[in-house]
Formats: sequence, structure tokens, C-alpha cells
Amino acid sequence: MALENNINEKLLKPYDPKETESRIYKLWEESGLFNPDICIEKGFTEKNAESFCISFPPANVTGILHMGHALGTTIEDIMIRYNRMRGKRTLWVPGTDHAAIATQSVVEKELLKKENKSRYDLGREEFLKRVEKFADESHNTIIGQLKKMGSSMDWSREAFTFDEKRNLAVRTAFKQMYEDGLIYRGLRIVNWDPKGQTVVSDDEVDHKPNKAKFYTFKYSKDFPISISTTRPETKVGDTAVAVHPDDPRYKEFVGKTYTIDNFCGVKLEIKIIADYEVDKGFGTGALGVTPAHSVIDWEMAQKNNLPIIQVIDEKARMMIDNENLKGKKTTEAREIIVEWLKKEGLLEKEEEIEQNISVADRTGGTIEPLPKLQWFIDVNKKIKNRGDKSLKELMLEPIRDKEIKLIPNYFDKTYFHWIENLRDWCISRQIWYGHRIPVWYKGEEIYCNTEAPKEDGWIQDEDTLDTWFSSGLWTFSTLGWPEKTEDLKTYHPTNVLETMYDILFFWVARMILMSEYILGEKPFNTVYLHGMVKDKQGRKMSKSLGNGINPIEVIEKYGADAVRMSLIVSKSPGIDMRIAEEEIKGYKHFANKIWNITRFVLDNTKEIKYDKNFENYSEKDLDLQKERHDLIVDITKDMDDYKFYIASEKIYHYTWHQFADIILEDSKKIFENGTEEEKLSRRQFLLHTLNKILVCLHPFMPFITEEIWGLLPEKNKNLLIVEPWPQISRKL
RNA sequence: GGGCGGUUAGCUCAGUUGGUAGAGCGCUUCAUUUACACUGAAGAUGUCAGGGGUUCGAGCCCUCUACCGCCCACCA
Repeated sequence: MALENNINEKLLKPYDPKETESRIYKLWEESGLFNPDICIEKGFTEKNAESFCISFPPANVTGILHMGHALGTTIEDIMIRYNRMRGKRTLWVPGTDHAAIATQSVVEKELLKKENKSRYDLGREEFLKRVEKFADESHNTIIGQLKKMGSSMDWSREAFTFDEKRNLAVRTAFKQMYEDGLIYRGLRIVNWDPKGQTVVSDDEVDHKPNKAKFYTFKYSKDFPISISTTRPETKVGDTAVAVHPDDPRYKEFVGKTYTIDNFCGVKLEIKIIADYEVDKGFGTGALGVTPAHSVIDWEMAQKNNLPIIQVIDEKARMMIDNENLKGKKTTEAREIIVEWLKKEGLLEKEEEIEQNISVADRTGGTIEPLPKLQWFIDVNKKIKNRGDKSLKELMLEPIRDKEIKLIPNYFDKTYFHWIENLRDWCISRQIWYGHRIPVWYKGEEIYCNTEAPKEDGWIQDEDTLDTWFSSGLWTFSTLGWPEKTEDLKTYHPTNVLETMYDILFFWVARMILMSEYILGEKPFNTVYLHGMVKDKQGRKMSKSLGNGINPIEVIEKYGADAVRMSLIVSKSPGIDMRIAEEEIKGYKHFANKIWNITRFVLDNTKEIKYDKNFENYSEKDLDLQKERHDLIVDITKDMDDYKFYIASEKIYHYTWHQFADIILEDSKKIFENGTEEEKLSRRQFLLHTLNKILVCLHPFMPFITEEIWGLLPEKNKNLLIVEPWPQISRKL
């Protein structure tokens, strides 16, 4: 009897993921089973089943997905598929993020490169059209990529951080915070990015090491105190010199004011003040106070009632009324002033030092601290209907009280540290792509609401919101808030938030803030933080190094199942991982192994009918059954503990090195020399074990397992995605 | 400056409540078409970074040190 007639011809050839995966994904989509409502409708999920929900971290519409996205998506899909198989009412909400500044920067860069134009050349309306077109294209690419990874997301609930519903959520949240006095407008020294022409928050500033010249000089020959600086050009804006109150060298001068008639052509009034912030041991122990261009100096100016003179404008050019300096770039002005100091014999010392310079993380522009009127969220104000707690406390408490569990838990400490140092969050941006601030002005009057005022003459604030404001609402804005929807009731708080550790502050903290403040509940129970995907040598994958692995390319080559396994097996949470193509290739071999296991099992069991409840196992097979049962108990526990890296390795090891290498080899002997009872027992065992392997492996390798599931001879079988996970006794 | 993490086989990493050191890849030898060569069998490889302590017993707990990595702050 020829083999070919009895088992599917597909199995005679090596497993072909490329042919299989798109077909299987389509099958799933057509079944509708990614949608929990349909699972209930079709009877796969109990209506009152416990819910399990993950909000997919909305992917930035800035281009294509990278390996990090592939990792996160895989981990989440594993959790979703596992919980769906456990019978839970399981929802994975997909979405994308408009990513305001990130997306705008990408489009601006392209515009400059291709057309040599700035956004101002196009104007707000035309520029926004370009951004939207780009965002739309990126969105489509991203959705396609997520499907290729096998993500079992409920596409009917897809959301975008900048669609109509989310925009309403943003306006509603803003209004509520404004009315509670948590959002206020204030004049502050902010991080101004001259390149992006916008303010950025403290979290969006990176520090880069930089060699700088450190100059020590006096404002004039008669001035009693020398000061030091790396930025002489700001010194034309000085209004004081601060010294330590206990510094004997300068005590006698404190309180006096000196007039310098000519400091590089500028007249200065310098008051000598005492402040404990000053470090006696640094430089000359005296600090030239520039209130308009330094945060600490600004604070000193407030305390001492000093005049504030802005000398640098938004384009990082000198705005002081002086013919030598006006309109000059800060770097040019620096040279002019240093030359002048040299000429006048005022420069005492010039040394090279290592310092850090602040740059905007998206544009790379050098941050210029400037005083500006911006919108802030007050993190310290007590909130009446939240038990007089501040936003800071609302963010801190769920983590401190273990109501939200971080995996790995050592991130708790990092989180606390960040909260302790948290200052008011600047939420207004001068970029164009984003949620417009729902505030209108008419003369001195200010109006804040979700809709524009009806009367004429009101002008809306030009600014847009920090992108993290809308992402902060994500766990509940995706479930329909501000409407009181069924979804919101059923799925919030969500169960798990899975993301990379680098946005713990940007995003995770902001979600806790928003959910605790607006809904009075946590946004999720567990935060699973994954590490960064690096190349074989441990370097960050980047375009400039050209060492990135494109997930889609490797999926084409080795299959999504193999890519998923390579990202999961023995890769612990929170820890950066290295990935090499050979490793992915290894799991393609594994897929083929499973394929051939199936071929062997089906070929050797075609005489019998699979009996799920078969009981007459031989003694040997009872031992094997026990071993298999113990393994499933183990794996189930690992899955419940979020230890996918261990569970996946165990099932891999069992499949290849126990089932294939030992049990299948042993079966050949039984089929040759065994009794009829032994043969029947083993045949039933093989079929039963193959079934269990497919089930347990499904969350990790969904495509091949579903494909084989469909090739098994049993009739009336449901899709594997809704096959119940094995029931195990928890007694042991 | 403050904080966090790491150091285990040649490489990449696991190692549950303390109880005889593990996996994958690689390497050596053998098997040569057997469900699978995208294969199988056998094998070699460790001062668990170092010192000290607790314990009957430490890779794991405590303590000190060294080195690597990351985060936050930032001295003008």
C-alpha cells in the first residue's frame, strides 16, 4: 500500500511556511474568532467567562516595524492565544499611534531632502495633508506586517490615537484636568528645540558627551568677582552673580549692585546674591546668573526678584539690541565675545572640559533653554475626588502596593526613582501634527471645552498636545471611553501591558496617571517588560550600522513560526537579547521536524481510529503518559507565571528530543516486534501526544500547528485557536 | 554624583523555596537514506568574576572588591 494514497501529499515534501502562513491567517480571519463576541456566539467561550485583555502598544506610523515590534507582538500573541485556549473571554485590541513629533520629524526630513522645503514653506494645511498621507501608508504597511507575524488581534476594534473617537477622549480628558486645576498655563524655562521649532518635555531630552571650552573672566576690570562659563554668549543676559552664602571670599559683596557700562557693547546691571545652590568648589565659586536661559538661574531670579532678559530667540540667534551681536548664531556670538574678552584683557583662563550637551531625541537639535508660556500638568496638586492625592501619588501607589506587578520586578525601583524626581509635565507642542489643545482665546478670556464656543471671535490655541497625552488614555480610549461601553466594563482594567522597558516612564507611567485619575482604577494588572533586540555582536540594530534584521525578510525566508520561536526561547523578560539569523534557521528546522513527526505518526496509525478516551495503555505507555502529563503541568505553570522563555524551551525539547528521538524510535521496534496490544497502545499514544504537542505549541508556533491540526484525520474538528488547553490536575 | 542590572561551557543564555552544574549553537567521532540530512547516535568542555561570612550544605542568602552594561541627574 503506497504511502502517498493515505496521507496528505503535502506531508511528503518539506514544510513550506510561505505557502501555508497566509492561507492559515486568512482562515483565522474568516472564522472571526479573533473577536471574543464571535467566540461566545459560536459557543467556544462562556458568556460569563473571565476576561483577558491586552491593549496592543500602538505602533508609531513612522514607517515599518522592526525586530523589537516582532518581539512584543509575539509575546502578546502568546498570552492571547494561551488565554483564549484556556476559555477566557479574550480580547487583543490593535492600533497605531500618530506619534506626533516622531511622525512630523520623519516627514519634515523627507520634505527637506526631496524638495528642499520646510513645513513653513507648505503651510499648516498642506503640510498636514502630506503627514496624513504618509501616516496612512505607514499604517497599511504596519497592519500587513502584524498579520504576517500571526497576531490574533480583533481587527474589528482597531483604533488610532488620532482618530475621531480618540480625539474626543483627548478633549474630554483635557477638559476634566483643566477644570480640576491640574492643567495650567505657565511661563517657565522650557526645553526649546530650535531644529524642530517646538518645546519638548524633560523625558524627550537626551544627553550627549561633548568637549567644550570653559572660560573664566570678569565682566569688567572693576568688577570684583571672576566667573566661569561654557556659554559666554548668554552672559549678555546676566542680571546677577550668585555665590555661596558661607563663602568668605565673596561675603562682603553680597547685596551690592554693579553697573557694567560696556560688556562687549552691552550694558549690564549685576547684583551679587547668595544662594545655597552654588558650589563653592566649582570654577571660581561664583556663578553668573542668566535667568532667561537656565532653569536654576530662573529659580534664583524668582527668589531674588531679578530682572529677566532674554537674549536668544527661537532660532537660536542673538536677539539683543547690539549691532555686533544681533541676529548672530549663538556659536558666532560666543566667538565674538571671547575675542572681545581677550582684547580687553578680561579673559583669565580657557580650559577644555568634558560636559554633556542636551539634544532633542527626535530631531537631534541642541536644546536651548528659553522662557515660554506653555501648558503643564501639575503633578503635585491634591485632587479632591481622588482622596486628596496628587497625580504623583496616584502614579506611585499602585506599584508600591503591588496592585500593578512589574515583570521583572526590579523595575519598581527605577520607577520610584523617576517619580521622586518628577516635575510638572509640559504637554504643549508647537508642532502641527497632533491633537489641538481644546482651548480658545478672545482677548483676555480663556475658554476650555470639548467643542469650540458658539460665538464668533474665539481663536483656538495653535499648539498641539504631547503625543503621550493621547497614548496615556490608550487602555480605556480603545474600549470606547468617554462613552460608558460594555467593552469598558468587561475589559478594563486590562490584564497585561507588554512593552519594552525604555518607555516605562514615557508611557506606562502616563497610563497609570490617566487611568487612576480619570477612572479611579488601574489600567492593567501586570506590566511585562521585554528587552531590546540586538545584533549578534550585541550592538543596537540601526539603519546607520545596517545591522538590522527586517522581520518581514526573515519571515519570508524561514517562516513566522521560526522567527517567533527565535525571539522567545530562553529570552528572559527585561534583558536585552542578541539575535542571529542562524538561530532563526534552527527553528525552521524544528518546524520541519514537527512536520515529519506528523508524517511518521499518521503513516503508522492509519489502521486505527483515534480514541480520545483510550484506556488500555501498556505499562510503558502509561509511564510515558505520566511524563507527558508532568510536562504539561510544568508548562502550564510557566505560562501562568509569564515564563514563556522556559515553557517554549520545554515543549521544544520534549517534541524533538523526547518524542521524536526516543519515543518514535522506540515505536519502530514495537511496530516490528510488539504484541497487538502494545501496538494499539502505542498508536493511540502517538496520536494523543501529537494532539497535545500541537495544542501546547500553538501559542508559540500558531501557523504550523494549525496547519497540521487541519491535516489530522479526525472529522468535525474546530480550529486549533479555540481548542481548549489541556485540563490538568493542580494537586501535584 | 545617584540608582539598577550583569559576570555560569568556545559563543548565546537558563538555573524555581539553598540539596550531585544545564540547554541551544559550535566542536570531535561514528552512522549513509531509515518519518525527517532542514537527520540520528556517542563524546569532550566549568576556579559559577574575586575575597570574606551564614549554613550540615551556597551558582542561589549576607558583605566587600573588580570589571561590563543601562537609566536618571548634571557644575554654571
